[in-house]
Parts: sequence; C-alpha cells; structure tokens
Amino acid sequence: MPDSYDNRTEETGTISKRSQNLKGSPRLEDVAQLAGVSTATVSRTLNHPDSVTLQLRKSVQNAVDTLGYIPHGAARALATRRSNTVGAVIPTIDNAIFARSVQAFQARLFESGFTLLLASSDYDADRERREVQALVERGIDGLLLIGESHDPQVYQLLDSKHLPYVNTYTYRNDSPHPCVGFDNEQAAFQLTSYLLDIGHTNIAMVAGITESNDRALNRVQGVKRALEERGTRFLPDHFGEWAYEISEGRKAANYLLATRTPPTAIICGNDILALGVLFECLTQGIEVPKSLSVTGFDGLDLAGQVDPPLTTVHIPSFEMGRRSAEYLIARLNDRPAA
Amino acid sequence: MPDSYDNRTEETGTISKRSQNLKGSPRLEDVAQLAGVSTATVSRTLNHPDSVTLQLRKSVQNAVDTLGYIPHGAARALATRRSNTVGAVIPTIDNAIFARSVQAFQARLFESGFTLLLASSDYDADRERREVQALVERGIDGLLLIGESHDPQVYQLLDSKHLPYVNTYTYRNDSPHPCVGFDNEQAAFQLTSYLLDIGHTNIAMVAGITESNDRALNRVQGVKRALEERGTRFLPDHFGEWAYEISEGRKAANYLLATRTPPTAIICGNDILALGVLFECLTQGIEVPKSLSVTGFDGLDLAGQVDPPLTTVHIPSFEMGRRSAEYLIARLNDRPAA
DNA sequence: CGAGCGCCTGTAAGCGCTTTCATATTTATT
DNA sequence: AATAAATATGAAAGCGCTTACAGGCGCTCG
Repeated sequence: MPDSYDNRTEETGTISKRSQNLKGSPRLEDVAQLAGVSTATVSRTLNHPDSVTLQLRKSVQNAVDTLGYIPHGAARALATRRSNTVGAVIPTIDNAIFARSVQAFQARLFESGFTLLLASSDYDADRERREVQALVERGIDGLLLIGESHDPQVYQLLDSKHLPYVNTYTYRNDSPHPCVGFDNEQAAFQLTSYLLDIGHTNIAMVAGITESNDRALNRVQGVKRALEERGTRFLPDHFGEWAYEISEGRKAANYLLATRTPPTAIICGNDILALGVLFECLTQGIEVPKSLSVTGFDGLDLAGQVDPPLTTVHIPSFEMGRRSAEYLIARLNDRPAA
Repeated sequence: MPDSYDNRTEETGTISKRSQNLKGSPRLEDVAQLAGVSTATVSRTLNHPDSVTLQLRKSVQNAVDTLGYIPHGAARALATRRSNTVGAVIPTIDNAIFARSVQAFQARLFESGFTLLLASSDYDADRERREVQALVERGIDGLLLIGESHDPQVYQLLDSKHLPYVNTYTYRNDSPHPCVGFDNEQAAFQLTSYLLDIGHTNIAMVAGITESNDRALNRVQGVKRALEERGTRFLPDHFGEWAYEISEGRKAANYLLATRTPPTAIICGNDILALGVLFECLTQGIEVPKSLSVTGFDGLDLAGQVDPPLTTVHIPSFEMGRRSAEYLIARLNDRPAA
C-alpha cells in the first residue's frame, strides 16, 4: 500500500517525509498530498481562489475540511512579511472609555481579518515603550496609541520599521502624527467659557493626574486659558489633581467645600471624579445644580443616569475606536487615509 | 574593500546576500556579521546567555544595540513552535468586570513575556468560535475563555491542537474543563437564602439575559433553587431578563413596583441592573433599604459609592484574571497547575 | 497544420530564526 | 606530556508557507 498514510517507511525503507500526524497538525503539504496537487496550488487556492480551476478549488477545499487544516500564521507571516495583526497599547483597559474604544477597535479589525494584540501601560511611559517593542517584535502591522506624548524611542522605532500608527483621544491641527480624536484643550476651554458666560466667577477644578497624561494636562490648560482670557484664575486651593477613583472625587469635594470661599462650580477632569464630587455633595445635602454646578468629562452612560444627571462633555469613544481601525486598515491596504 | 557593508557586489561580482538595509530591518545575520560571529552564536547569546563567553556576550550585545536589532517573532515562532502569545476571547470588553479581569490577565502575562491577543464575541457563540479559530491561526500558546458553555468545535479544536485553556467566571467541582472562578449558582443560592432568613417572603429578580450566558443562567438557577427549598417561588411578573444597561434596570424597577404586590426585595443579576433599579427607586422616593432591599452581583466600585450603598456579591475579577494567567503560564512551562 | 499565445500548475528558492551535530579549543586527569 | 573530558563555536538543515519562474497544455489564427 504505497499510497497509504503510513508514517513509517516508504519504498526502500527510508523514513517518509513525516506524513503528518505523529503529533503535529496537518500542514499545507498534507493537504496537497490528499488533494493530489502541489503545495503551491493549495496555497493559491486558499489565498487567490480565482486563479484556480473550480474543480481544483473543490477538491482542495475538501482536503482542507477532512483534515481540519488550519494555516500556520507564523509561517505565513514569515513568507509574506505581514502578520495581519494590529497592536494597541492603552493606559489601562480598566477604564470605561478606553474599554469602549478598544471594543470598537477590535470589532472593526476583526471584520477585516485582523487580530488585535493588546497591552496596557498603566500610564507609565517606560512601560509603554517596552510594550510597544514587544508588540513590534510580534510583528504587528500597525499600532494604536493613546495621546500623543510618547517616548521618542517609540516614534523612532515605528518610523524605522515603517509601521503605520495612530494616536487617539487627542487632536491638534499641527500635530506631526496621525491622530483621530478631538482637542481636549479646546473642549475644556469652551466648557469653562460657558460656565463663565452664565455667571460663575468662582470656579474650581478637580483634575486628573497630569503626569504622563497629555489629555488630562490639556484639559487643565484649556480651563486655565479660559479663565485667563477673562482676567481671572483659580483661587488658592481651588485646583488639585486626583487619582481616577470615585472616592478621590469625594475627597476632593470635601476639601473644596471646606475652603474659605467654596466654589460655585466645579469642573472635573473626568466623569469618575465628577461622580465622586456629585455623590459627596448629595451626601452633604448640597443642592446640585442649584447651589453648585458640577461638570464632568467623558460622557459615561452613568453620568446621564444619576440623579441629578451630570453635565459632561461627551466623548465619542466608540467612534474613535472604529475610526482608528479604519484609518489603519486603509493605510495597510495602501489606500490614502485622512 | 571586501569587508564593507556595500550591498551591491562582492568578490567576483555576484550579488551579495543582501547585507541588510535595502529597506528591511536588520536580521540576525547582520548582527552576526557586525559582531564577527555566526548566527548560531548570536541566537544563543540572546536566548541562553549563560552558554556563551562573557566576551562574546558583550560584543554581540553591542552589535545588537548599534543596529537596533529586533528579533523577528514570526521566524522565531516558526522555528520553535512557540509564539509566546496567549489569547482571550470575552463577551465584551465594554463591561467593567471583564475589563478588570483582562487588565490583570494582560499585566501578569506581560511579566512573563507573553503577549495578549484579545477578541470579543459579543455574547455570540458562533462569533466566539470564529474568533477562537482566528487566534489559533495566529499561533496562540494558550487561551482564556469566559464561562464554560462554548461551541463543541471550540473544545475540539483546542484539544486537537493540544492547547491549554482556562474557563473563568465559572466554577464547578465536576467540570471537565479547567476553570478559575466561583460557583455562580451557589453564590446566588446563598444570597437568596440570606434574604429569606431575614424575613423576606416576596422576592423578585431582575436577571441578565441568559441566552448564551451560563453565568447569568446559573445565578437565576441559584435563586430559584433557594426559593424552592423554602417552598416558595417568584410571583407572576416577578421575574424578568433585561439587557445590561442602567436604563433597563430602571425600566425593570418601574415595572416591578407597578405590579399588584410589589416585592420587598429585588435581586439583580448584576450591578448595572441593580444600579438602575436603585436609581429608579430613589427617583420614585422609595426608601432603600428600609422599605425595599436591592442586591447586585459583581461588586463594582461604584456599588459602594452610591448612596445608599448597594448590597452586592463581590466578584474578584482582578484576582481571576491574574490567577488565570498564572495557570496558563504554569501549564506552558510544563509545571503542574491547580 | 504549426507557430504563438494564454492559462494553469508544479518546482524550488527563500522568509529569519533555532538547534542538532560536528569540530575546534580549552581544561582536567593520570 | 599525553589523553580524556568538557566547553565553545560554527555549518547547515529545517520550521510551514508564499511566490517568482518555468513548463505543459489547449487554443486561436494565419
């Protein structure tokens, strides 16, 4: 039985070229053998079905099915220099707005046959650099980053490998980097101007931690610029940075309400802090928004469900994730991209 | 200049073996050349530093640095049959408990040099199957799944490839699959028993959608079992399944409160629904927990920060993510694993 | 009816890395 | 000092896939 799948001997007793199944999964060659064609044909059938006879297509498909063949991505990646894989490194997944963004990003990638490699930096620039390097090592074809302040080595690496990338949650007309997002500074500026317009003169800010977080920093800058433009500024003690926790927001509120001249409006750097502030006010029996305005930043679903609803700057996380994916996919297909 | 890095000709005019830099990134061979050793040595230096002279180690390290060499993961994966990559497919990233879990999972993996491939199934078993296949194709060494009800093909594939995997957010002593989590049925049973113990006789449930969500289903079963054990059951209209939205929780509460005999306790399938229920009660001026008990499931931070705080079954998402990673890492190192 | 042209398919050369095996070198042993 | 035993390095054979390139076949057309 010379044509059998016996994996011992062959013809004159030489070891067969391992006709699969010692332990390994079926390879392209096994499929080819079963279908009675060459590996090249199988490969073509799988990747460019049109370039092959219908008949062959069928019998190859058949062989693939009966063997349960699954292509070996690494081998393919090695041969094509393409992994069909895209990376993302974000500060933390444990933050609703990033989570939503990543969710949309991944979904869109999957539609186009890409797989997502995800890493998180915990707001640590050095760790971010290492994560990026790890992803590049894994052969990603493109990369999503949050914000635009990254270790120079990151940009350098991306450049030297000619890797398309995109910064999100940030936007500047004059940015040298591709980005999809919005202008945090501008948004904060407008929000503040609005509060000033409606008569507030004593505004405080409960900001997020600005170190290695350009979004948080830009929001602070926007608020300050608006104040300055009207010739005013924060009272002493009316500005502080707080960690991303509801309880921190409570603490911050507590602190502000105990100052000599409590603010009439509190601008929060994000919704989590805003919720903390809001809850603390409720606990203390302060009427929001009647005697104190509280604003957030992010547009969490939750913000609209609490009572009273929180005024917040809505950020289209879902959209950004999707758009980022689309940008990268376009770039990877040599299509122009905005 | 026979030893130069000229990439045109060599000796008798034959094309050089592409001494890097036409466009490509430096390869192992380039490093070897620069350091004046063989590729085998460079590879060894990088992977088993101890098996090589200190001197060589230095000069190779040097070459690596000056070239900015980054190993080619796919090539390595092909040669070693290991990608140092682990997959996870979860229902959605846009859910705080999964997000936290994934966060911990990824962080732990990174510590051990693994990269995470993340996909989400949107609670769709078929999509889950496809995502798993995609990940397997990319060569993952291990896989994390949520819950234990998956398409049979998934288990089959995992088996045939001998891929270690782990189910989380679920636990049964007699489960044939490795899992790290807790017993949803049991937890729900206990919670319900407790409510019965303290005197509630009219309990309603606002459950999550149980279709292709074994965790939600198990929670429902636990509640029902506890009721039955005391010879009681839900009143008509006192049980319903609702989507994972705060607004749905509000609707559910609205509905329950309008029934002929409103419940004195509402068990919610998760914290998001519980928050909705709670907010709606507050809006309607119902005193919680005095005249109505509301319980959740998940233990979101938020649950403890609202006023009144929500009674909830705490679920150690972070721990589970970490433990899952540890289990897989152990398996991948041929270490026994609990 | 034979040259010329397409269309399919197969042959074989890599993609960049690891690893076995053999060789060269050093160190220990008597 | 001669031999055995380690130790350190290099040569080369793949890992599983893609993709020129070339060859074979059946047409068309003069």
